Amino acid sequence: MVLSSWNVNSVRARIENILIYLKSSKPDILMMQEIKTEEKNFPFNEFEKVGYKSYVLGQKSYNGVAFLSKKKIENIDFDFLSNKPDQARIIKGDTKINTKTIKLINIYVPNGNPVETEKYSYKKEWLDLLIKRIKKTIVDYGNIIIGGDFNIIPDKIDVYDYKKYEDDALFKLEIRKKFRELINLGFHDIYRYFNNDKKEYTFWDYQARSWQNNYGMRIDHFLVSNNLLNNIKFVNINKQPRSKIKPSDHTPIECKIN
DNA sequence: ATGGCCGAGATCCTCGGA
Repeated sequence: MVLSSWNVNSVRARIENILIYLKSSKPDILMMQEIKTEEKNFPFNEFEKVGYKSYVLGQKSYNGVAFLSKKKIENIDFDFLSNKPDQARIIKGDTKINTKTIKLINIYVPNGNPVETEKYSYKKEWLDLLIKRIKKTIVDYGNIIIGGDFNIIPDKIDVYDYKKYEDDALFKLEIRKKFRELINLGFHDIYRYFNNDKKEYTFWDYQARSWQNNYGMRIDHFLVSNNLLNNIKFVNINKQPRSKIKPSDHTPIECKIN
């Protein structure tokens, strides 16, 4: 099964590019972030026509997450972080691989900039709550994959110039420690697990010719629970969608699970 | 020359993103 995660930066502005991506990469499940629309305006039909069911937690203008899936996703949960319902940033559901049930958690972590504002404290609260909920969940269910736009640069190697980001909400030590804390509950950052010292990115700003100069950062991740690690066959950052006309500023991360 | 973008939604600008 191929699982993919992509911050599309508006599902309606990106519809043509998303359809091209589905046709060429054929993921079984695509986790999308920043769909930037309410459910009533979500393009269900376009995805249905190419064989995907949609599961949508929408919001007007900002945020919003969704699953596209060839097969039905069971037990969809819009309320995993139950006291943060004002921002549509997380959706959870169950999929099956052979006999194993896997909990898929699709997240869009708050950006947190500028750091001297309540946006930064909101990011920390949101991450603390996520860690708390995952800690509880992993006791009962060992098979978890958390995918999405984490808005966290895990390490120096994961950004074109780390010195520029030391005081940034994406790279501050305090935030990277929370990423470690989450991983230490029993996960692996599977991109880094399979690519020990490779420098690849999932995001390039629209500004300053960042794509052309490869001024990027790796902020979209798959965290896979330890007992699923042997089921992961490959992980790949697919740069094609970022090279297209009218691209999202993010590009998909993909993995294969057997 | 050291800045250069993009999307949504309400107006021709503001906010948010990273």
